[in-house]
Amino acid sequence: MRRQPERRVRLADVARLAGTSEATASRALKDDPRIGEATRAAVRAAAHKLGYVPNAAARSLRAKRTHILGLLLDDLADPVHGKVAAGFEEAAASRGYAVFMMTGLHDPDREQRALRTFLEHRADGVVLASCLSEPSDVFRYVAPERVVFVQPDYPSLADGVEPPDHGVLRSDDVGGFSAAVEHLVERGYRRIAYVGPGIGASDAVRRAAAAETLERLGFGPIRSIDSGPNGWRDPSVAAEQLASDPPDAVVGYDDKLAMALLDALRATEVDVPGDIGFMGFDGIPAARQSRPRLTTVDVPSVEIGRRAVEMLVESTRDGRPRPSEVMPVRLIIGETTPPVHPAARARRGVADPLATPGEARR
Amino acid sequence: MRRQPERRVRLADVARLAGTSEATASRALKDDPRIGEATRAAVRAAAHKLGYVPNAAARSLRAKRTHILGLLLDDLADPVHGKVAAGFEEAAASRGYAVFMMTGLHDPDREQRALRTFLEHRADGVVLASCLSEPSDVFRYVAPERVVFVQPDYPSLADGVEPPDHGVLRSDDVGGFSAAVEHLVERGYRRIAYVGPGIGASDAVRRAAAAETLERLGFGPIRSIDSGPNGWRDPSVAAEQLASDPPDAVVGYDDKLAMALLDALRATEVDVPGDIGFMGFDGIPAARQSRPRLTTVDVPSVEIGRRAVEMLVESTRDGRPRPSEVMPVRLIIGETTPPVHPAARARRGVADPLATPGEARR
DNA sequence: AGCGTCCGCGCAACCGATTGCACAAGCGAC
DNA sequence: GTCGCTTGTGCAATCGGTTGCGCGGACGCT
Repeated sequence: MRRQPERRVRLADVARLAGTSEATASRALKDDPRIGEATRAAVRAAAHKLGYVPNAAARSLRAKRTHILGLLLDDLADPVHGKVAAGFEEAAASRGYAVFMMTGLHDPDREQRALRTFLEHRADGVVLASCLSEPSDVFRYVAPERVVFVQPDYPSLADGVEPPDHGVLRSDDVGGFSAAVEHLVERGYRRIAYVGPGIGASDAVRRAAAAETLERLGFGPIRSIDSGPNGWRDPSVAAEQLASDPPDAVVGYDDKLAMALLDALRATEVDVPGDIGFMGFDGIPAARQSRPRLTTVDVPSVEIGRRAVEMLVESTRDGRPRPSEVMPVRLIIGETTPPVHPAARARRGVADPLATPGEARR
Repeated sequence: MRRQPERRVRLADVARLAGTSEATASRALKDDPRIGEATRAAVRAAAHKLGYVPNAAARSLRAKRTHILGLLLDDLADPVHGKVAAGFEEAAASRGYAVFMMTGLHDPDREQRALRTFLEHRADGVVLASCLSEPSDVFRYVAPERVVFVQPDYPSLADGVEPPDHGVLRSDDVGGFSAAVEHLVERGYRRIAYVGPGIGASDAVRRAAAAETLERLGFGPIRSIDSGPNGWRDPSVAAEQLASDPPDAVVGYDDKLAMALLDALRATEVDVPGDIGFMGFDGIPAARQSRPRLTTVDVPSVEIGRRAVEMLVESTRDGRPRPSEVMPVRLIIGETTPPVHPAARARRGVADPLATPGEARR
């Protein structure tokens, strides 16, 4: 077998062996129709024989296109982000794009560095998932049609500033939390608590959606509990609040937090779902595998990753950003939200203002 | 705020604004000591004012170093791979490397394409995780010091061909499965079954390690059950075998398979851990969160990802591949392997050839 | 035979940064 | 005033492909 060549094979080497000019060799390898069949074959043979591998840096230097996409996300070890990454990579690879993946870990500095790396490598497009960077800052360095924000979480969102109507891709959190609360109410839960980190735009949106829905159904106001920014690692404070004064049901910011809370509650007297109904959000595998199976709202993360690539590729093609999109979510009924028996409801001493069955489930 | 420039800012633009030559500007930006303080400041100011972002392609074309690493793994959505990826990215980023991540999905063609992509972009180093590609094939295109194999799974491994003694990084599967079987025996389990996909080098290694250990402890031969190549998705066949003729305990190929089996067994009469003890391998979060908590062997996946970067960076520095390494694993005792009461053991009608307490646990 | 076409191919400029080498200016020593 | 040295800069080649433009020859038509 051929040995590792001492010096990288260049196009010039291929051309020499094939007996053509570099220009012709270059065209032959990319199936330019102007090149004759015989020549093309000769070049191909030479390239194969020499083990020629074109140099992407040289190519893109001239071509002004790199076929590189950048994906910035929080944490590759997180199941949700992992699914986004998987869908993204899959879609990108099938279109011939290579993907730089970098993690931001909720650190603005790291995000900046990652963005900088993408820019230095002249990525054709960049996806910012769960990022803290404001669009206005990002657009200072990158053309709008080259960016897609996935599940953006930058501060001004929480202040109610509308996200740009182009280049944003997110899940239907409002619809999802609405459906979650509707589901709980429909199943007979009344006093509902929302538990979230108490920080970040996503939390604000989800909390508001849950609150408004409960309000609309006539059982507001919602009880709102902060687990703190690292409630995922240490949910004990929130769990204690739940244990000392249990609501009928809890809807958690996401599955990870819900699972952590469930875990913490196991050390208490409180039984799930006996005493409290429980819901999460995201549809991570662990939610399906835990006992009891967590009722949750499935977010099509893989699909989101895929779609992000499509939006990016399309918008860089015609230089015009794609309209923002909202991905539909889906209620997944597990074992943590069984219907509450009327007797139990009565025992909890809550009057039921719903004369007729509640809103239709989505 | 400055608008997106129509035309990318080049070094020449910076030089012009700073009133120097490109050469001086280039050196000023990289803190070449030969450049005077005043000049350096002027260049810096100009670069900042213009929003200059150096072009990595141009740089690496000349410098013959890209500061890019390639990571090929099976599936980003898989928790184990996700952790490897996270550790890898983290370590790479902290050393100033950008990372191309591509998934192979157990498809040799995709692996080839990914490798090709890395080569075209002239990645400084490449990590192949769980790859099917034979080292001999890979070395045909890449210098050995630029490759690290992580948890290799290529076919010839299963045939007993020794992996190269350089550039391989893997977990101590032999030690891990040994420890697993020792743990089971120590806890009183005797008739032990190994369930694995029945395909792939890793499976062969793990199966053999479990079998040999049980043999050594005097309770062989091990019962070996194939769940098939897609036993993860459909573990029903293997689960039926377990249900119809339950062993004392099962040690699974990995946590994912063990969890799937547990799930399938819930539909049967068999109770875990009442009737069967159960072990997995990997230490994925879901194993910790499931009820009962799965006893498993923790593999330091994040650390493996990190270490892979270190090996790569070191070996590309001096051009000599690093010796292979084996990462230690750690037994994590959950709730699926409670000590078996002597009476129960007797009921199962198995004589205990162990006069004295078993081997020391690792 | 003369002329116009079309096909296949090569010349050379170019993409943007790095770097070996040379050169200019400043300054003290003789 | 010239030599020698240090310090700070610039010239131009280079990395490896891509591509606009032009040229030569084969072929068909009159």
